[in-house]
Amino acid sequence: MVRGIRPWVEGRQLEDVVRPLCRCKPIAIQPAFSELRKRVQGRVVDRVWRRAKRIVLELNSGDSFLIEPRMTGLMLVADPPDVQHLRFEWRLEGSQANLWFWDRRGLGTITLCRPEERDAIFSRLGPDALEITPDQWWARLSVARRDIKVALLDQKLVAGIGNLYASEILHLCGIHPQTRASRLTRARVQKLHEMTRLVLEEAILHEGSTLSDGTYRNVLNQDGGYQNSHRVYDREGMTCPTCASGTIQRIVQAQRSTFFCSRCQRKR
DNA sequence: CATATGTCCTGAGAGC
DNA sequence: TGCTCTCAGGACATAT
Repeated sequence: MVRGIRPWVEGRQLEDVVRPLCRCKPIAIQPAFSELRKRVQGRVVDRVWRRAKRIVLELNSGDSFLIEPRMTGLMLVADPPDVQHLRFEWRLEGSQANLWFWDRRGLGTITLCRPEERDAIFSRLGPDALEITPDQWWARLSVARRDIKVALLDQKLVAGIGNLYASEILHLCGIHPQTRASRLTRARVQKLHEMTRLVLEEAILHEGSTLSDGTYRNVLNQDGGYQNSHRVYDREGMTCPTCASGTIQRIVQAQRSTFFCSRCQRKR
């Protein structure tokens, strides 16, 4: 999302922000919209970046928009999938397209924060999944008593891995999702480090995964492509593409679906 | 402190 | 067709 919106947004002046009329319950915006609007009108978006799964629009006033898309939130610079779930608009001076936040379920959040507030929020997150070192992985996992799959979703342990990718990563590692994190060997933690990078980088390259509900789109409202590379996610009952003999299983851990191959990912 | 659970919200698809 | 139920790329408050 950040790579997609950057060329349209970075260096541009923010003419105004708008909350589109929407029949659904409004998403969480902080501070109150009128105050937020006063603080950002006329400012320039200096930098667009991200920390884990959160998007940052940094303004020349020092304030930052912090956007959390959560499950169904999208950043868009093109026509949205539908208009009734448009939640927020940034009107940019001299830009062909404005920037939109679209969110079907409405669990996403938009926060305008000062540098200290932003740092405080980010300091609660663990190391980024693409930057964490094998030693950091080891230090954190060797003291975690939960199932490895559940630990991977804890953003203060490591930040940036979501439910779908947790299953994909563990499958490539040959690790059973119900393995207690602290029982992983050093070799398996090393493998986890490598496969996390592989899966996330590949997924980013293919612009994400558009699942059967079609919700996820890139910033131009086009399908992602990584769903074609899924080996286990949402493939219950299908044959494992790695061993070509195991069947993909679905279990629930911490109220969330996990998919794995019972042959490649033995419990031990 | 670490870990477990319910909750926020809308819509799609399954089963009856 | 229409109803009910379950499930969904997430994170947080609250309880244990």
